[in-house]
Amino acid sequence: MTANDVVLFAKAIADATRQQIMKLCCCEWISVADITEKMQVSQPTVSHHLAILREAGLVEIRVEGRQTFYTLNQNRIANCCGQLMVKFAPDEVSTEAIKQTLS
Amino acid sequence: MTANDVVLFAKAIADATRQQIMKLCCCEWISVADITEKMQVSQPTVSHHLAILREAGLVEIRVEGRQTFYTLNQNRIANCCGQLMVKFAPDEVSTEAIKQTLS
DNA sequence: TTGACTCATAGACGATCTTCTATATAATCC
DNA sequence: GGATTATATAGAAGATCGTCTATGAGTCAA
Repeated sequence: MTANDVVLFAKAIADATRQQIMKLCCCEWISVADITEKMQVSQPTVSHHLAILREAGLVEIRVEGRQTFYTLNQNRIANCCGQLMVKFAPDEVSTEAIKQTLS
Repeated sequence: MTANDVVLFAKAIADATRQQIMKLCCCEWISVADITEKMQVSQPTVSHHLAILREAGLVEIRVEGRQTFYTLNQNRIANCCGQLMVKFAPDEVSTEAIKQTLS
């Protein structure tokens, strides 16, 4: 993971609407329609944010007929957060257990 | 730490120039002039980015005469990353060791 | 006190981002 | 095939962001 990847990750999560969407698809597969229903923005806006999350590798996609289901890629999120900590909080991630988990 | 704080943190780190500055003041106190010297942007631009990092609580400040020194608040960074993981990668932060460190 | 130095602030400009409406694409049903 | 449904894409408008130059504010030394 390059320095640029860390910036891309940060940009991807740097929006309230996007974080709301991330929360909705954090622990389950959910369709675009179901996401839209729980948000205060239009369906194209939801699709746009999902595209940004997709390009950053933060969500996984499963197409089923007409519907498209999304779920958060928790492993990727954890890795990116780990990179952030190693890069910007190195003195706080010094224990072996943490280092192993984040590596 | 509220949901809004997590967004503010993400916004604060979502810029390549800012991450470069963060790296420079990660493990030492460094003056604005010294930061500017190592960057490819003007001094006001550096001050602007430092203000954003300051408002997000990501840097500490020490004024000494004419100079102002900044250093990264690693503890805050670690906490914010921890919040991100708990919120968006809950299944990946299930070990006790990690939970304790992030709490 | 004057001049030099360090940093912050103000204002402007261009680029990027978020959102919308309108529409295209693709799958399903009658 | 034609209508309906689910999602993506295109294009535009407005807001936000990053950068610059110019300048203000505070500090130090002569």
